[in-house]
Amino acid sequence: MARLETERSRAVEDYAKAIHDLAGADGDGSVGTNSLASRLDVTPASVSGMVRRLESLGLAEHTPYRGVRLTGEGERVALSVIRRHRLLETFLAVRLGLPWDRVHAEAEVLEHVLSSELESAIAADLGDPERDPHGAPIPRSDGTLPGGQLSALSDLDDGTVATFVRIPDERPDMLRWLSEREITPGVVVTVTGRDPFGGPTRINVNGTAHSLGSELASSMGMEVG
Amino acid sequence: MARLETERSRAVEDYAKAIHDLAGADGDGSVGTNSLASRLDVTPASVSGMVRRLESLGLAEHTPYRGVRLTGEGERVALSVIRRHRLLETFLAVRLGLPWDRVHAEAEVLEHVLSSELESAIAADLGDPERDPHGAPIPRSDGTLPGGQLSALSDLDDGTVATFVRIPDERPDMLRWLSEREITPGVVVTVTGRDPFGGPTRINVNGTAHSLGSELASSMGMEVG
DNA sequence: CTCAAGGTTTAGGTGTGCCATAATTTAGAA
DNA sequence: TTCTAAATTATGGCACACCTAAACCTTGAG
Repeated sequence: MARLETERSRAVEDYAKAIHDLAGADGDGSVGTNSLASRLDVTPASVSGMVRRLESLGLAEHTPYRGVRLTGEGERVALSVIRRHRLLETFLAVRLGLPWDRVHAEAEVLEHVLSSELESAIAADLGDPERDPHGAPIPRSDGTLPGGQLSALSDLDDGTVATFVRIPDERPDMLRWLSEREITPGVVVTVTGRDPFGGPTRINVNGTAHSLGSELASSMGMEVG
Repeated sequence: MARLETERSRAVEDYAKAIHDLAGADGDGSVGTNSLASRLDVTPASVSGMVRRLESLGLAEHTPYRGVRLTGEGERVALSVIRRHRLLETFLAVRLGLPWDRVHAEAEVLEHVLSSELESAIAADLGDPERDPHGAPIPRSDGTLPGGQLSALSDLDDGTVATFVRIPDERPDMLRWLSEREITPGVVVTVTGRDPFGGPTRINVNGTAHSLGSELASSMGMEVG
């Protein structure tokens, strides 16, 4: 009678989120123990243990030596945590004016504590936003993701007009550099020229010309409309 | 080398808060194990254990068989938790429109997780309020309490005019009942009659007469001016 | 096809946090 | 002084989340 199912603890949610993220990077949804371990900064042995727990909760399926993948339920949990995280980030930045580099750490804690009532209240207060200030999509409560395919700015042809949507939130430096030049998610950009061989991409934003290095240009997610 | 001091956990904060509250009710600041136990809904034995922990953290002093009292540091912790709690209640009610009787439960969780940056941001956003929506005073960050002495409505003499300031936030039922009748913190009340032996208190609010049971009347904090 | 390298899993154990029951001690009133 | 209610210790349990060490698979180079 050893019902060991326990609860959806903080760590469980973090594991689900990590598996979801790493699975997105790979082709299929399978994640190795070691990648999880280094991502979460624990030993592979610990991951084995926790993964068994996720399995017993019905959140993941694990083929030994082959990897973990989230079940439908697990995916739902991961998306729900991500939703709370991004809603919180948006709320803290927009409504409370917290600096962007603080916001991530706060959200990392609060995401595990936020009740669904509060989640809805925050979403409603923000007008059910589709993206956080980095342009990252906020999963809807039904589990669907907003927005279509994005292209890297560096892949766009000369003359293309596109909307700047997203920059990875691991790169606050890029975000800062861009926002100093008033290039923020939402602005419309015209590609005015590209140099080959890793050269800069030239763009026009609100009548101002800019030249963006290849690393930056390939990190910028654009929506071509 | 068994440094057992550990950390300021959720339970530690809750104990500090409970001791503070119960100490306020008594004359001196000393609280018995049993009152704490029933307040926190644990056994007296568990209280003994936790109290030892508070002591080792320097938050309380304990004279066996005599009771616990908070140290200065313990008082500081309690007030800080209460400050976070009441700021959160205010924020949730005022900024997110959560119903009055909901905010207490939410705040009870969030108070243990709120960082001091977020606390300040919330306080600033609300304009450093002195009282929460229940009328309870919000401790300032320096540990002082705003506002003066309140009297229970049930203690006021017939004919007294007073401002309704406060209702305990553990009683959402009372709060709902009162707000349905538009008796909310801030309104001016005239005592029009009192029955002895636990009978009702009759009052007049904005020209409407009400009769309040003794339990309710003794929970309502009034400012006589 | 073999075998070592390296990823993966078990086994066993640590430390924290919080609480319970049962037995004992103490204070204070009769 | 005796007794009782309150408080305390002693002991133990359970959940969580890790770790190290050692055994264990799998794969791919040769």
